[in-house]
Amino acid sequence: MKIISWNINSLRLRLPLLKKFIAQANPDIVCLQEIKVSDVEFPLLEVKSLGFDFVEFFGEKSYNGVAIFSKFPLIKTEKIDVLFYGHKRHISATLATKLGEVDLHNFYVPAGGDIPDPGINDKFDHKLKFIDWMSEFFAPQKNKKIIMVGDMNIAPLEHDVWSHRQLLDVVSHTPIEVEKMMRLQNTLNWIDTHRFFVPENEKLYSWWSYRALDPFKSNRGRRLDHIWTTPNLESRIKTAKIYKDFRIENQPSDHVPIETVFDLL
DNA sequence: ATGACGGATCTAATCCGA
Repeated sequence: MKIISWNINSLRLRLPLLKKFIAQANPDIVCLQEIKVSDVEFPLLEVKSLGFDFVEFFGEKSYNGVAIFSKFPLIKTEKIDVLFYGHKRHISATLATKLGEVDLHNFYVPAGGDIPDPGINDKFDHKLKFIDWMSEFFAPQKNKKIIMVGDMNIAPLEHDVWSHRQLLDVVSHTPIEVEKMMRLQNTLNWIDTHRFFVPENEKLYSWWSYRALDPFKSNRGRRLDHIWTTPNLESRIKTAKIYKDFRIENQPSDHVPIETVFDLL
């Protein structure tokens, strides 16, 4: 079962690139963030024509918004307004696999604004509270099989950013965020499926700023997108991949699709 | 050299991203 997570930064604008990606990667499940479209304007027919019979979305106008496209039935769908900010940042579904039920959660964690001080920056405060909420949410779910994907907007490891030293004060890599993300990881002993294959001393990115003229020349990337799984699925993790080339397509998202394949079918 | 960009919106200046 091939699962994709992609912050697509406008689903409607990126439909042609999504189509190209689907043709190349042939995923079973696609989890998107920042679809930036209200539910009434969601391009359902176009998405279904890409081969996904099961489509769930939780959108809003202009900002945020998440979706799950699947070739297999999505049961027990849930959409949570985390901490009641009115933002559409979570959607989940249960999959019926050969190992029984697997819960799939798709998150778009708040970016957090510029100033890494929750006392003066409400967006950073929101981000920290959001990660804490996730820890409280997952901590009681000890015996479940869970896959969690999304744009976490945190690059936790030294080599998840182009310069650990220069980014210590930059939102996405500050110690307080990383500490909260590690606490979340410890709640269920989540496995980071990309670092499962790539050693921690090797650079790994899923996002490059739009501001660089040539993103790969300066290569100031960050690994903000993640696919985690609970340890009871460890033996089912087959491969993990980052579609770096999609950063230099025409009209790219600033994030590229990331993929993990699980032996669940 | 973290902004030199890019997307959405009551089309033009503003909010937002990270």
